[in-house]
Amino acid sequence: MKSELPKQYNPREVEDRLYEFWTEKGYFHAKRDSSKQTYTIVIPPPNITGQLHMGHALDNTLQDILIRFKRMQGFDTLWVPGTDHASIATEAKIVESMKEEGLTKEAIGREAFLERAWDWKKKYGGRIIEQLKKLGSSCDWERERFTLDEGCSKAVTEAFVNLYNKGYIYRGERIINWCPHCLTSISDAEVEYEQQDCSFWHLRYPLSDGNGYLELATTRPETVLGDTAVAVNPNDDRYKSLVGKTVILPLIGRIIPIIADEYVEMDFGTGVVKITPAHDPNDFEVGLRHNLPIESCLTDDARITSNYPKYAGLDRYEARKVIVKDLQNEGALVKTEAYSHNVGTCYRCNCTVEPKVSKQWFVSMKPLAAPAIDAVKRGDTKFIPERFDKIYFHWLENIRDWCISRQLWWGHRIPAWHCTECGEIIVSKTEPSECQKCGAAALERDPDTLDTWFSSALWPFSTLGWPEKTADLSHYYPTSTLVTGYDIIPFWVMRMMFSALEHTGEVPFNTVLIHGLVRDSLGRKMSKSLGNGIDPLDIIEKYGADALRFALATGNSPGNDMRFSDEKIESSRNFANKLWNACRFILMNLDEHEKPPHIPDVLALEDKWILSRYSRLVKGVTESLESYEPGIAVQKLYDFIWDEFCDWYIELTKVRLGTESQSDTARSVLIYVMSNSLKLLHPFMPFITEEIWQTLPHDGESIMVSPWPQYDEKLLFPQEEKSLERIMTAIKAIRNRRAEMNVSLSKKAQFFIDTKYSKDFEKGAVFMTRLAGASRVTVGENFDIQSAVSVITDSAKIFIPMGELIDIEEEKARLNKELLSTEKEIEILSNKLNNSGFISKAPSNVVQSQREALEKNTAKKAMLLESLSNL
RNA sequence: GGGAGCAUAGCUCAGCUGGGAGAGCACUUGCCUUACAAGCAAGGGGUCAUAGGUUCGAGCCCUAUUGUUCCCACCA
Repeated sequence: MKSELPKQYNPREVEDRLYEFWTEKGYFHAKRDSSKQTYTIVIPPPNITGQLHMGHALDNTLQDILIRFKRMQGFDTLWVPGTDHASIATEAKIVESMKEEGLTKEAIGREAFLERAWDWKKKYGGRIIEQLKKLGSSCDWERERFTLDEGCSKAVTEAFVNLYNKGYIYRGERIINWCPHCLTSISDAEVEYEQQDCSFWHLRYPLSDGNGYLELATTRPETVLGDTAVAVNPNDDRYKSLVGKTVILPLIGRIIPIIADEYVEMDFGTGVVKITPAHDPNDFEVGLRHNLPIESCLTDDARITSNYPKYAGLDRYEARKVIVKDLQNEGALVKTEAYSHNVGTCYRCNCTVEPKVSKQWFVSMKPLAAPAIDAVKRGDTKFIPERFDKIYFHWLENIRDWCISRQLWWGHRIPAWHCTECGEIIVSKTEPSECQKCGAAALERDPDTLDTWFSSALWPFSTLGWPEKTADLSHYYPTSTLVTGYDIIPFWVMRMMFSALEHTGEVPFNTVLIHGLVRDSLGRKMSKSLGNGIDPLDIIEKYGADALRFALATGNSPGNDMRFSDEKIESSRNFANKLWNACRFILMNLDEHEKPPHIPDVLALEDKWILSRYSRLVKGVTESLESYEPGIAVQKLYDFIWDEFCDWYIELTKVRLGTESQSDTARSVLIYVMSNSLKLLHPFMPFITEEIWQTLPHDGESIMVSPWPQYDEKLLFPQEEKSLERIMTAIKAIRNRRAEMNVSLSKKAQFFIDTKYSKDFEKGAVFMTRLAGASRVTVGENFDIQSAVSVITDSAKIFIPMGELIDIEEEKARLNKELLSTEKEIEILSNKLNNSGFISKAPSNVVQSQREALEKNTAKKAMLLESLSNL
């Protein structure tokens, strides 16, 4: 068998072909095998509007690593894929596209709008799914779900009605966050705060009795129109006497009271606050306490209402300018200061949110939060890293009621009907025919839809068939691991937790693996506005999906952000290429009837060494993956494959591959270690490992369904590991000497190795020719050689006569230098070993290793002295 | 105001339960040694932020300090 493979691995040639092969074979499909333990992951459903970005790439790479690992370990694995209808984002897209046609939502009506939305979904909703496939994700595509499909919608209705019947869902008039751009309410979690520069306008409101003014400061002068009181602190001596009196609202002339409330900070501003219950959450609370009227002055799109004809229709910011000017003209403006404060913005459109009093549906969170807190405290669900439970607890312990109604059409419509006769509200899984209170048939369905996150909260069980008692649900639920970023904990993780506990009585998953953000090479968040986003599809196209996955897994520890750079992806690509070439080397040496991977009966020293190192790798990689440390696992694989297997073992086999008698053994071990290492690497680099594995002799039809390598103590050869390490140390020392003396490896020289110190070199001598540039190796004792370079390690003394190249003085100096450092080492070690505290308290294996180190250095010192005296 | 993370080689970061400071990239030197120049060999470079403490022993544990990033709260 001769290798005709190209020198460089070309991922584009193999990836799509292999993905198709896996799909056709049905390897991704979970078969509900009751003889196996289950391992289930539900995908964080990407938005149908979304395009694959680095965050998705990381999230899905991690999930695929886990699922492929568990699948090979013999679990009945299920990875449920799907997408999220993303109510606000999608609706915005549809509205945008209609705008081009000169149409509006209202103009075409709800039904026609939804038809367009579904068309859009059919056309673009599958885009991100195709992108996930490019990445190699081994999801069970036969179980693909959509938050707005029939089953998930049924689950939403069921959940809503359950919560309503228990009294956990209510409708009420409250102050909520309103996005004037998306024209809908949003929840507290959907508001992002950002520091913004602004002005602080000092205004004065005249007292009604004509005795002067009250001065106050505001960042929102346009809401003067909605003021229904001014407030001072009850303990503020400056204003105590004024409480109960009234002031005249500038511009409007309305008489409003001066009230006292603890909410006012005495030492901030002037200690006087204008109260606008309709447009500020704190003021709203104050208004409730003091029974103040709610005077709204802004429309849904944040313009001044028609109640104020002079300003009517002005946008809030234009109104601000005009009103400040009018206040100034009226003499009500005292001064303007520069200021900076936090402004709430919509997490979808980035527009400044407007607090607004409005009738909405809410979920009472207190009773639902408690069991969710307990479940994590009990350890039923564990966060990795653990510290993220703090974020989780903090949110749940300080939670306010969840506003779940949205003034949108794309989403799950609230299953509530209003009786137009008596006003009764009927919540029902099916459409009621008449009012249960007054019997009238005049029922209108509530126009609002539910927060997208309401359906996502049910995702781990709605995708498995809940509320039906399906076979999938009983078999695969609760799921095993949820993989997501820390930024999603309050939106999603928390809500899945309380929803699952409420509706299924169980936690939705046992482990939450948290990862960080993928940042650019300068550590900045990737964003559209900065234009610093890296498109994973470009990376796949250029370097291959394996290289991308490998780069994302390497050096990434749970919960921490990572930077993505060209160097990282290049070094991953180079690693893939290294594998490829190792495979080419093996193939070149195979004959046509090579047997599948097996361990031959008779093994050479270096075979035992690599098998032993390989077994430790199996143990290490398995343990790292089981403890959710893919970053550590991948590092171990990289080091083993590159350093130990390629740089050493392959080089060592070249000695035997040229010979007739021993090449069989070498080939078998090469195949065995290579193909099993490929298995360990498969979860990280699925494509190239499959491609190579298929090329090598193998059992079975695909690496992805082959059994995960088992750690086998019988393959541990600690003595041989040590022996070969001694040989390697000697080879490195010789190379080092050659480099120092500027004698290249191609310049062969005769070696005399003194075996007095270690018998290992009787076997190791053969490697010296190829790896250290020996022309001939003589092993023996007590050589009497004049004028030779001596290379000394802790177990070997090697003479290399190099005639004219040797400078006795330099040689002496070098040996003396080495002697000095050896003596220093001996001193440190003996101090340690003479310390009774160390001897009595340190574990015996540590003491032992220090003793061995001392022995080695002592031997080395003896050799050095001997060589020096010979010179 | 509350909470969390990070600070290790020039750069980016590992370092898993405390036991002789690591990788990639960059840099220097020498190699086309027929698997791989996307490579091979050798090398330089770190008072592990600072100050204390615990310990026979600290990059790792504890306390404080400094710098930095993030989350939450929101004093108009």
